[in-house]
Amino acid sequence: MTNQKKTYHHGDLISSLIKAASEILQEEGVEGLSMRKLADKVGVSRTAPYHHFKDKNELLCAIAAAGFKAQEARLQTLLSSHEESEKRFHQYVYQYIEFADTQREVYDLMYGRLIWKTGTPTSALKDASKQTFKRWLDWVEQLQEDKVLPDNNSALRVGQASWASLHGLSRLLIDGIYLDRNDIQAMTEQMIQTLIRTQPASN
Amino acid sequence: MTNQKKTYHHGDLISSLIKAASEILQEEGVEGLSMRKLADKVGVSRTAPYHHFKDKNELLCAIAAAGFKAQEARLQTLLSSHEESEKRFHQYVYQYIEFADTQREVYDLMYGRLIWKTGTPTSALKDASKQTFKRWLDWVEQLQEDKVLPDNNSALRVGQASWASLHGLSRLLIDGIYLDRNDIQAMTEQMIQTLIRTQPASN
DNA sequence: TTTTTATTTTGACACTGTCAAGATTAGACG
DNA sequence: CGTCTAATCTTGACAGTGTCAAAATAAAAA
Repeated sequence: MTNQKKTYHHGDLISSLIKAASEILQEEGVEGLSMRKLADKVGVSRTAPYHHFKDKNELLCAIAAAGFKAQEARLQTLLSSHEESEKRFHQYVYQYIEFADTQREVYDLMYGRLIWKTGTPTSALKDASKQTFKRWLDWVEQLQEDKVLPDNNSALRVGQASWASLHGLSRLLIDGIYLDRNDIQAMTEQMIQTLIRTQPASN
Repeated sequence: MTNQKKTYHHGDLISSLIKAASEILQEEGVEGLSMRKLADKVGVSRTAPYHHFKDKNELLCAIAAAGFKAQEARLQTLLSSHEESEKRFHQYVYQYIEFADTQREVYDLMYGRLIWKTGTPTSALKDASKQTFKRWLDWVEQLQEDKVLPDNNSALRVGQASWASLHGLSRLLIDGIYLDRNDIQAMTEQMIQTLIRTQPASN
């Protein structure tokens, strides 16, 4: 108990838990996030969280789902700007990488094996991720019409492939394989060149 | 002790450990690989492995390093074929994805956060990964000369960016985000189209 | 054969997720 | 107001983890 008004009944543990968990996550990474430490931080006994989240897995899913909501909101904000289409795409790529960079641990939960492979994604999480991806695909379709992204294939394929590329870049950054900021920046720029339909000086 | 001739001195624990660890890895994933279970499988006491590997981390690094060697050997084999340059690149991409797919857990160790971020990569591992990457870059240079990969940027940048793309695809497959084989296949094909210099029907 | 060195083991510690059973309290109903 | 019920939280316990220190064993060197 790291000090807290002891009232037996906490009030709203659920949101307190998510908040505290997010903090630990940001500061110490997912390795530093244990249910016991979390409970202690909130000022509650070890097993109290288990009455609000069936599992540690479920807690993580909740955080990840919130991450998808945040990511989607960011996209919507960008889409409501009156920028040129290609420039917006440019901005999106940087925004995507920046999100992954600043919210590393959340990003890892959203797209990492811990939940999707080792654990079991909540149906709420699945829905959130699907919706975010759908919003992306809708935009890809438009980007194809605007001749920004290639239209040699369906929006789904182009959307999948280009997203996979962004994801790969994000992972290299997140997982500590590329730590050099300059490299990431230059790699991002190069990737944009590759993704965008208009190739510079072909032939 | 899962049965084994008990001779107190094992003979060559080191390689036995790596072999057994690789098996557990393939069958149960890294989550199922504990030092104690490993020791038991080899027929030795809990802490015996610690006289050959300082850490669990070091054990994992050894496996990862072997993975890099294997990956590099595969590349060399491919490069010794007398195929057309573009076709070889095509083959490489499929080979890369296939490697990640069939050796999921090893791939995850090689490029995952467990070692590179959470843990600390052995200098031997660092060397192995650097060398593998260098071999890739050398080939990229040649691919640029052959007009297969774009030459709008240095071999380093083009190599980094295109590798990041492949990595992203691999991760989606490995981490259980895309389970559908057909999707991966089609995504791979689309990605190749994007990576390769000659854009189909531009303008 | 004795001594040194290389291996391996037993004991211990602090930590993890989570289950079962009991304690405490808030809110609903009279 | 008092009583009952349902929600909420706690204590105890178990099996599992990585890894350190000290003791036991065996092989190699003298």
